[in-house]
Amino acid sequence: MTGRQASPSLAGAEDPIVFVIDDDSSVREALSSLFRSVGLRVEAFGSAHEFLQLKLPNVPSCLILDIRLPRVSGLDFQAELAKADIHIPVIFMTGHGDIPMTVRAMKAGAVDFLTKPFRDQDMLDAVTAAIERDRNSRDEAKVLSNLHELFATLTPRERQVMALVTTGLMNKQIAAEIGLAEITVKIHRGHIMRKMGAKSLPDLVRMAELLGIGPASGQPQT
Amino acid sequence: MTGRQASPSLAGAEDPIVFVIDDDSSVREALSSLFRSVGLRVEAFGSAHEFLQLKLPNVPSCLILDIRLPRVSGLDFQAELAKADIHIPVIFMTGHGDIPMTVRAMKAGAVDFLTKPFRDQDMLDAVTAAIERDRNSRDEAKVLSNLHELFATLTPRERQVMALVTTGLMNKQIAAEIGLAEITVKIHRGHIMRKMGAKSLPDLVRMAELLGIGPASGQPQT
DNA sequence: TGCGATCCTAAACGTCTGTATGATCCGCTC
DNA sequence: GAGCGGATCATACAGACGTTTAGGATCGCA
Repeated sequence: MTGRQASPSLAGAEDPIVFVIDDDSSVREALSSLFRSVGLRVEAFGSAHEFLQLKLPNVPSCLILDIRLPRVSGLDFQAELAKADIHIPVIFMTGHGDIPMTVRAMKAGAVDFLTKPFRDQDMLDAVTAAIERDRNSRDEAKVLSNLHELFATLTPRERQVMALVTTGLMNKQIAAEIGLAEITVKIHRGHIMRKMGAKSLPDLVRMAELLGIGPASGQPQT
Repeated sequence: MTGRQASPSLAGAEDPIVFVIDDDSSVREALSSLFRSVGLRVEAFGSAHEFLQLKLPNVPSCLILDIRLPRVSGLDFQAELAKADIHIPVIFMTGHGDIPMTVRAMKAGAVDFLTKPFRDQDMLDAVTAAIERDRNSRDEAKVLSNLHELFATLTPRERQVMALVTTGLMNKQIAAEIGLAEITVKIHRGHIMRKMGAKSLPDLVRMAELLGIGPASGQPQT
């Protein structure tokens, strides 16, 4: 039970959140104070483990990590997150980091890498950029997820036909390709358009592009 | 030395090239030797200015920069290249760089940032990655350039119709939209397909996507 | 065993597309 | 002024598309 309920009046679930992981409580407090002063929600943790206990809310957010965490290093934790398919923009801070560390972090997609002591404004700028990046990737992910949801309602046959349709083949060619009557392809095609919510063929083509549907990288068919 | 013609038999213009800029001739020679030992073409320069005199060949390549160049810093030079629309993967090396420099370089798209002394293998790995990245972006650029060439042969009216067609509108809707007879739209449409070399509507739609063509609501660029 | 989902097909009809053929008009260039 | 590319439109026709109506077949599951 997370007994936190700061603003009961507002839904609040749409506001960005900044997560902070640092074993130094004074750092946590300083950062929390900084972010709250600009109206950002903050959740601070003393270790990576504590952070992982949390169920991440579906709002734009970012993670501020000290390179030197209690058990695992910040870099390793960043890699862990990626492996666990947890995508959140990371901002590193360090008191005594080196260049190879920095390179590794940035290559792994870190938004920024700040050296202590840093200026408050630099941190805020980094957080703003990170939140914005997360907002965009969440938007994209949502669109994609909706598409996948629709695509999941297609039967195997319909998916197969969709791939061929969006390739540009005519109904009769598709029919010949998979050994059906042309009329049957038309029926499937109609179902596909309705289920996917496509208002036109170009619409469907763009959906297929986003879904990564092609003749080669499609679904293995029976 | 422009008199280089190592392999007269082969065209050679397809081989990747590594450009090196360092004011220390011993570094230039060491790197040149290293890269040649693995079969890479190398061109070394003592200053950024010299490098800019060169007309860059259209082959996969990358640029190795010392952060501390004679006049401008490596970072500034990287920014200059971007501003001059010269896109080439950059690998930095430095004897005494700091973290902010590293962050700036990586944010600006550097492939790697090596601290001297570095292991030969690390440099070779970075160069391999950089060349590969450049190869990919050149491939994409070529496809896009070919498309733009085709698109340039369209008349203004045809471009307008193409935008509407790929949006998913029917001929009669397009006709109403721009005040034409449906038959005229069909004619334009036929010309578009022929000029663009599209074998099907999905084909044309994908071209339009790459070209960033939409009804003023295309892809946000830059 | 019956129901529903999936898959297949046919006939029919209306709409949309694509491509001719032929023609007029405009603006520009040689 | 003749020629040319661009744009426009009409008529006509063949082919492609999409939907409806009306079946029949298989399979898994309640």
